[in-house]
Amino acid sequence: MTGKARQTGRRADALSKERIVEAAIAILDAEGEGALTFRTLAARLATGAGALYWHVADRGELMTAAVDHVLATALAGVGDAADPRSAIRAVALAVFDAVDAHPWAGGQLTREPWRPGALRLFEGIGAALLALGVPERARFDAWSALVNYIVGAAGQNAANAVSARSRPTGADRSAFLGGVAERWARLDPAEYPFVRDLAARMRDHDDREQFLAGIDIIVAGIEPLARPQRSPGDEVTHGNRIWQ
Amino acid sequence: MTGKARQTGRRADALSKERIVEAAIAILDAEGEGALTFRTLAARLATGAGALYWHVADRGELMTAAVDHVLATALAGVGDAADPRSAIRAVALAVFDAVDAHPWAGGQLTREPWRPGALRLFEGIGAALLALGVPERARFDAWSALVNYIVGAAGQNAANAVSARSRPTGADRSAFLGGVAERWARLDPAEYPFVRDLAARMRDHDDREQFLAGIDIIVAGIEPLARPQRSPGDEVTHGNRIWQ
DNA sequence: ACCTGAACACCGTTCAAGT
DNA sequence: ACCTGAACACCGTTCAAGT
Repeated sequence: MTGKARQTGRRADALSKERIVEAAIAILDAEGEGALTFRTLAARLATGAGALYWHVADRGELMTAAVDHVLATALAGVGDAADPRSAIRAVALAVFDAVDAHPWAGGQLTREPWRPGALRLFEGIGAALLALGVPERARFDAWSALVNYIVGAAGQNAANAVSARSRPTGADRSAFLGGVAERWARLDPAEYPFVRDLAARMRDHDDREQFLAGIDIIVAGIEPLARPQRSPGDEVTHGNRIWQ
Repeated sequence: MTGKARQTGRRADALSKERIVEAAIAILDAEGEGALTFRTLAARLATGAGALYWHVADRGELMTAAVDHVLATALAGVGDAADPRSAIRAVALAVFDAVDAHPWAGGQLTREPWRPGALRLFEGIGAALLALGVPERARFDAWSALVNYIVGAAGQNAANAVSARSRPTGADRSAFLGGVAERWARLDPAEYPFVRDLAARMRDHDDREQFLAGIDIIVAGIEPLARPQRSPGDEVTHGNRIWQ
């Protein structure tokens, strides 16, 4: 159907990098990173393992392409926000939810920082900081703090799911975190008083809300660096600006 | 020399989990994660591959033990700080520098959150937040934001080094970041205006200082949540507290 | 141009056999 | 109790041969 397909006279079910990446994502989601091999992937696509190498250079390219597909798709769904703070939260949540759904992607979201997915993340946060009125000198640091937190926290969260089992489900992650809380609860209070207290809080906490709370803390830390800024037709009242 | 060695009559150069982990770290540092195999490790220790399995369960345990050794050692070197903000910075920098020296550890610092290294990181940050006067309700979120940032940002930084080459040196990382900046500079300014600007700033920025700037931003975001708190004999004047 | 599938050079891990 | 090293069941990747 595409120009290229017509041009080369390719059958609709012919191999292509897109089809290979999509099949890889299906395997990664269903059975985890360990289950993705060129043999299982080739079997799923009803071809030989070597055929895949005509379309992708190696396993690394397959993985980075899969990661980018997930990230770019998630960020393409982020609509325009009313104000910069909402924009930051929307981008952050899109990344968090994408990694939550595809934990294997968590560790390598920005391994190739020139891919569309990474670029959209970077640009989305940067544009919001511009709109927030963060002056040039502070903007790079603020941007880096937000992006590192978003990517890092989303990745940590995914790692908990992956640690639970190679086939990550919600139940497995709760079980993993429950086990962590149990170990923490048995620590010597003299040596680790804080972590011991943490154990109790682990039970009833929501990862996603805690992730958002972190975003809010960082944005609160950035705001004093910003100049008040008002875009045309912006009626939103910014209640509690720290710099008044 | 140790009680256990005397007890079992072990020779000084006999295998032990400690010796195996140290040899693994040496290989990981020198040649990267890809170079660590049970065969190369066994050869280095002048034994058979199977012998290692008497002391470690599998490759996963070997890696997590190596990661913990690096993290715990780094944090053991952190001295007492004059005030909570310095304590947070000291812990954060210790992690950053450790991961900088051992990039292979970056992605899995908290994969086993009950190991001594992770516990000392968690407790160090938590204790500082207590000293800072962050009330219980906000403490968990503040702690999570800081820990996620520290682990995430240090890991991202390490990933840049690993991406450069399996054998990471400072030169390789600069080269990698230089290549990223070049790609960014060629982006369409209409689509990615912010990232394009970023490219110019990449040249002369210091990863370590930017990491610390992020810590300062997060701490600034936490401070409004805290109650002023004064430890006995604390003469430090806290200049610019936002909550005044 | 694209696909096939056997072959190569590896891995992690196991285990009977040794000391 | 601890070590040896061959063997097993895999991998990613290559490549001559096909269409």
